[in-house]
Amino acid sequence: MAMTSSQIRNTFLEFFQSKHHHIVPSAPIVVKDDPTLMFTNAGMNQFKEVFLGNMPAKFNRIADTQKCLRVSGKHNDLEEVGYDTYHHTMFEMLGNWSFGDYFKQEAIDWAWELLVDVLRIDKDRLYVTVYGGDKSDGLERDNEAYTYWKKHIAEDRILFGRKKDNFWEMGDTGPCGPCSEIHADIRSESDRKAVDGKTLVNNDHPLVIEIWNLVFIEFNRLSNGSLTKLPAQHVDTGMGFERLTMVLQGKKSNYDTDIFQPLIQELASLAGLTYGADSQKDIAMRVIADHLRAVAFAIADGQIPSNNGAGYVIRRILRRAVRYGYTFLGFEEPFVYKLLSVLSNQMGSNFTEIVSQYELVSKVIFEEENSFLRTLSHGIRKFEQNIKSNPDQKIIDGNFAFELFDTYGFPIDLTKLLAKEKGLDVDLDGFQVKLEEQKNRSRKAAEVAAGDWVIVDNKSVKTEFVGYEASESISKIIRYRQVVTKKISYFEIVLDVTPFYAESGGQVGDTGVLLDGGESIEIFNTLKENNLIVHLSEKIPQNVENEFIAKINTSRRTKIVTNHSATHLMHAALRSVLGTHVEQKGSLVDDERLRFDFSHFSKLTAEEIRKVERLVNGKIRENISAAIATEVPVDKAKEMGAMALFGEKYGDFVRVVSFDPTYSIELCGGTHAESTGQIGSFRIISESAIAAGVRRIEAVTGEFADTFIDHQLDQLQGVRDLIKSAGDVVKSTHQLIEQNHALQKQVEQLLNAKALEKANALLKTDILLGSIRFIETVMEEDGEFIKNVCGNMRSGQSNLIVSIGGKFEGKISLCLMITDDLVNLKNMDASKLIREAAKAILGGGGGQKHLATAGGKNLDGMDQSLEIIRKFVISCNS
RNA sequence: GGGGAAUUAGCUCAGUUGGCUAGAGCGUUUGACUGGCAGUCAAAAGGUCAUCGGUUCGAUUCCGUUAUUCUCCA
Repeated sequence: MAMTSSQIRNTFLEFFQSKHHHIVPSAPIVVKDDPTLMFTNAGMNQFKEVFLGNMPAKFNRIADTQKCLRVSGKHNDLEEVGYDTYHHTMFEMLGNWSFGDYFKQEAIDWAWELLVDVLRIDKDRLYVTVYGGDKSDGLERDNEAYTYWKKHIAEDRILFGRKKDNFWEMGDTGPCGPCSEIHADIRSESDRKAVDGKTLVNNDHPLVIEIWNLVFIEFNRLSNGSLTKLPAQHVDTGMGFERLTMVLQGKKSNYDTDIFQPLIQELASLAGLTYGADSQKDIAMRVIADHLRAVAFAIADGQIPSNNGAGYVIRRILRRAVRYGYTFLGFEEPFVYKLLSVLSNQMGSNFTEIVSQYELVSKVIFEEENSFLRTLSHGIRKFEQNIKSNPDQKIIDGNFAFELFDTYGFPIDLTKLLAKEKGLDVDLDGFQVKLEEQKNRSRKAAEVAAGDWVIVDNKSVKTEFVGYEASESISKIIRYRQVVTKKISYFEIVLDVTPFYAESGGQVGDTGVLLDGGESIEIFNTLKENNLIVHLSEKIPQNVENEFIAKINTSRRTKIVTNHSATHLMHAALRSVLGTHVEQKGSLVDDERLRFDFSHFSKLTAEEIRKVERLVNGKIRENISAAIATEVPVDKAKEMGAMALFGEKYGDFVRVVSFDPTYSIELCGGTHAESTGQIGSFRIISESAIAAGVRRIEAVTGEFADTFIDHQLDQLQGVRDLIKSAGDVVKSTHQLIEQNHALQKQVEQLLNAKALEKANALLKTDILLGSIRFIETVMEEDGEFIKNVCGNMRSGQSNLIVSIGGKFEGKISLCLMITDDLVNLKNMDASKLIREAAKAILGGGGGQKHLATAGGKNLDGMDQSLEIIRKFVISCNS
């Protein structure tokens, strides 16, 4: 009996626990505070700061399983997922780490012990690779690792690999080092006899696969490409959980393991199909099973689908799933969300967020599916219109295919499919050309070039933040670098001590100055980058080695602080008014306002908004002092009832901010007012939806709240003055609108009646010009009215031409009506004729053949215009 | 952050060299048929053509502004 996936996961963790590793929870799959990364894409992400030397390690030995998401990159492309047996968007990475503790020997010994002795993988099916060295880097092959491997495995199963496979780098610059991979050959006996497994290692064979990568971090790569030795050596390993499970469960595909099968089976039954019967449908089911996992975990960690950034990636993944379901499995209604219960049952015990966020995740997926199905039907309609208006085309224009894709979100492969059904081709080259153009445009707009850090003082590694208490400090520059984007060029400066708060947790970064004697350098923003506080300025001080006074803009900070505290009060108020399902999904606090996104499933009523405002303003008047506790163990903080956020990464010690521990208590690193009275007052200025199940509130405090109220009252007073009502303004305004509406109708009706009456009267004045009945008149009316009169004389009449001139407010208008029979039989054209006539009034005109209007400003020309028409009618008789 | 589009009745949408008194389907209301429901037929109500400005004799239509939404790329 093979182990279940969850037993395998536990075995891994228990094994490393027995080797004195500290087991930590998975970091959120959505990355915050790192501009270079949207999602956690490897197990080491949450330790990046340690490797970079920005933060000391809390433990020397750590192991965990990490939720990861990959949609693009050298090893993966979203469009490939589902077609083979082993590519995924979301996967788990099992890993063990040493931070300056054990190195190659233990890492290798334990990896072998776990795989062979504990998990009992047949060692005849294992191969290992070792770094073979590289001349351009001046590195020899990794003989050390080779020596340790020789103890466990036959020498002919140890392969030397190139830089591409066996030298790991975090990025273009930064920590790196050689690595050793363990590969497993799970082919059948006969296949193994026919072809030697070692020739297939690292050759993209689906059954000879890398399962574990042991990275030995010992160098740092500089931006000039050279390597320097790191002061301490680290181990960073990653083992693909899904692959390991496949090997241990004796399957040939990750999708056949008990990680994916429950999802696939549920999907098959929803679709009324059998998995394994049709390869195209199987692909679709794999795609959907994989993508559901990715989307569900991302949403549970707080990432709502949206139209840019990380949210856009999630949207694309979900839409790909819907697309496959729609095209290959016949789903025309939302279906992906129905699989969530299976996933929750499967993974909920290890990843509790999927259970606690269940309702939100389900709702968001459902709505997103719905909106995409709408997009699809738009696209199909657009496509059919194109086919209709180009009946002769053999090839769908690439520009049109791109327009469908770019503007209407209609996937290119669906365009291909629809075209095929009609026996048409699609100009894919033309499509690609347009797509490339767009990519280049975007890339150009987003280019950022960061220079190397210039180290000024390497004594201190980490910045000391003193901004909770102080607004200025005596500081030295540790390091700085220049960053060039398309629009601006600026410097990033790191200080040893700083009062500047770096943007995080929704609170914006501080602004201020660096002072050195007479020199003042303006800091326009402060950001956090890999846990480093980075001050942004357009200039760099002349003497970077001097001591500076670092001083924040305190009046701005005060406003930020009160808004942040108000956010906490409002968060608690929302939970009290709406219920405890309210959870923060996003927050922005600056000096002008606060914005707060939270889970809630319906629009707030006016009463609810008023209740929240009253509650918050009440707490402001109570003038509650802020109680801030630092270095609180995270478990204790949660015991105290502090609100923690899903998808937020917390250390072992946290900062707890409370305003009356029975009212508001939150884990928060931000800056706060000393007491709630400083907030002054609080007003909600808008409430809206930003996604299914997520609402957004914007609010103002202090003087901004006063201004807001003043403005509202001024407007109200303005309306009162206008309608001269001291009583119920809403009622009187409503009445006014109703009245206006009724009057409008009445005027319209009266004008119509008047026009009809005029028309009837005029009809009696017809004269015969030759054989044609002709009416000509002049009236003091505007163009709209005389047109109406003419229109009324058309129906039921024959052999009639009406010519009316109108004078109104210094403008001349003409209208000419020719009955349908004359138009048809004598080929008359009122539009052409009136254009001729309008020349006399220095204007233009036109219309249809039977009714045309013209206008001009030459009052003296009207008679002449009418004469032209009259003469034309006479000429028709001859 | 950079492009492309959309906004017309309660809802889903038509509306081309600028010019019919701006339409359809569904929904709503009323009436007829039926013992009632469902249904069928007939009729009616319902529009600032998102907003503000420009061009024009005339703008739902062309140009620009603002707002909102969709969408692709990064």
